[in-house]
Amino acid sequence: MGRAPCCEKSGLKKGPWTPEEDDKLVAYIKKHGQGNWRTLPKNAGLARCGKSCRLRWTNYLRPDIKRGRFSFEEEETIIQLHSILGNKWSAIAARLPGRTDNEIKNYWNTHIRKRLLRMGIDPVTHAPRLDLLDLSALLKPAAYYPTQADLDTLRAFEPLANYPDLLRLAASTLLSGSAAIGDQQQLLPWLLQAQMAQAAAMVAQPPQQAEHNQFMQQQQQAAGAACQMPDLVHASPTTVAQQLAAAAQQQQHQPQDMSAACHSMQPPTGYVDSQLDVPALMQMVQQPDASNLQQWSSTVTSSNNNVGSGVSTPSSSPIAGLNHSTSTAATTYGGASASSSDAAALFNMQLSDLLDVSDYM
DNA sequence: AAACTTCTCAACCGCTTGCAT
DNA sequence: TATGCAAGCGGTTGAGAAGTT
Repeated sequence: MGRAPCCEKSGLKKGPWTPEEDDKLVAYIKKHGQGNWRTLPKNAGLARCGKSCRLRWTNYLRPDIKRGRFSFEEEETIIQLHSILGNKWSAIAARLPGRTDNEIKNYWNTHIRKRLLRMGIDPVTHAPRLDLLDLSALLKPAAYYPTQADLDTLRAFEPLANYPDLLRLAASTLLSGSAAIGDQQQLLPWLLQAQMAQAAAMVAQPPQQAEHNQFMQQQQQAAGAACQMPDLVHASPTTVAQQLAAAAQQQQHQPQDMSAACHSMQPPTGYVDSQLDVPALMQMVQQPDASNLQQWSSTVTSSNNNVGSGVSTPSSSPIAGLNHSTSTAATTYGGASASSSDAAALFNMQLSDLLDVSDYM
């Protein structure tokens, strides 16, 4: 493998492209196709190196490039893919029709990365930043050598995978920092496992999808086959942050004034942002009978009016693959049980927190 | 209004990969 | 197998825009 020759030659122009240069490049490629990039500039009458022409075409002039703001689904997809692929921008771009790797990379560095940091999420590991939690507690020996009790706790959360809305709330609760430290410790490992299962399902997709809709459909099918895991772990806090920021702008607030924006928003399209009572949830999932969870989730699902894509109904999506490492072991749920009437108390519905995602579509 | 700071993103740089010889 | 070249990739830069003081 030899070193690529430097394409810089005297007389070759660098820097921003002029409209005239763009026209020449587009006209030539429309007529002759892309062909050999090294010879293209000369044939097209451009004083540019082939590399510069290729970059200009692939990142800017290509007719199938989608320009403008990234949609909520696109942003969500980027975050999820980045959590498993890392900075493989071209691989991520292959799953986002119309978007270039350069554009995704820029968007990540200028928007998503900063937002994740503000939300307390490490943009590299996609895990909640440990420096924001109680390190001494998280790093206890049991975190490395889990006891049987720890494993039982994790297994107790498996039923949650059937209930996307509960998962969303759990993630939101954890990442917003509203949960107590003890609750965070219990939610964190389960959410990370859920994230890994979902990301694995996405990576299993064929990298070349002609149609975005087809990709999204297959993504949902694969995710369903794995564990019916929704797009929640990252989506929820990000979405909430976006919505609050937009609402803040609409209300002429400073963007940082999130709480004020939140409470001043008008109820729009039926999205119910709920608060999760983690201890009560812990108690609930320890029941052998998941009927209370179903009742819960159906309540939230119907109220949420199908926010976001890929949220499936619990009854049609039995858990299949979450926690493969533990699913073969006999799962026992012990401990206290809660009556169905407790379910209503688990959510503190706040109509003032109603959010509209249409701004991001 | 001006000066300064921060943000955005197109474009570049240099390295890696894949293929032909 | 070694070499040369083209293309692709990810990190970085810097000019202009936007925001702040």
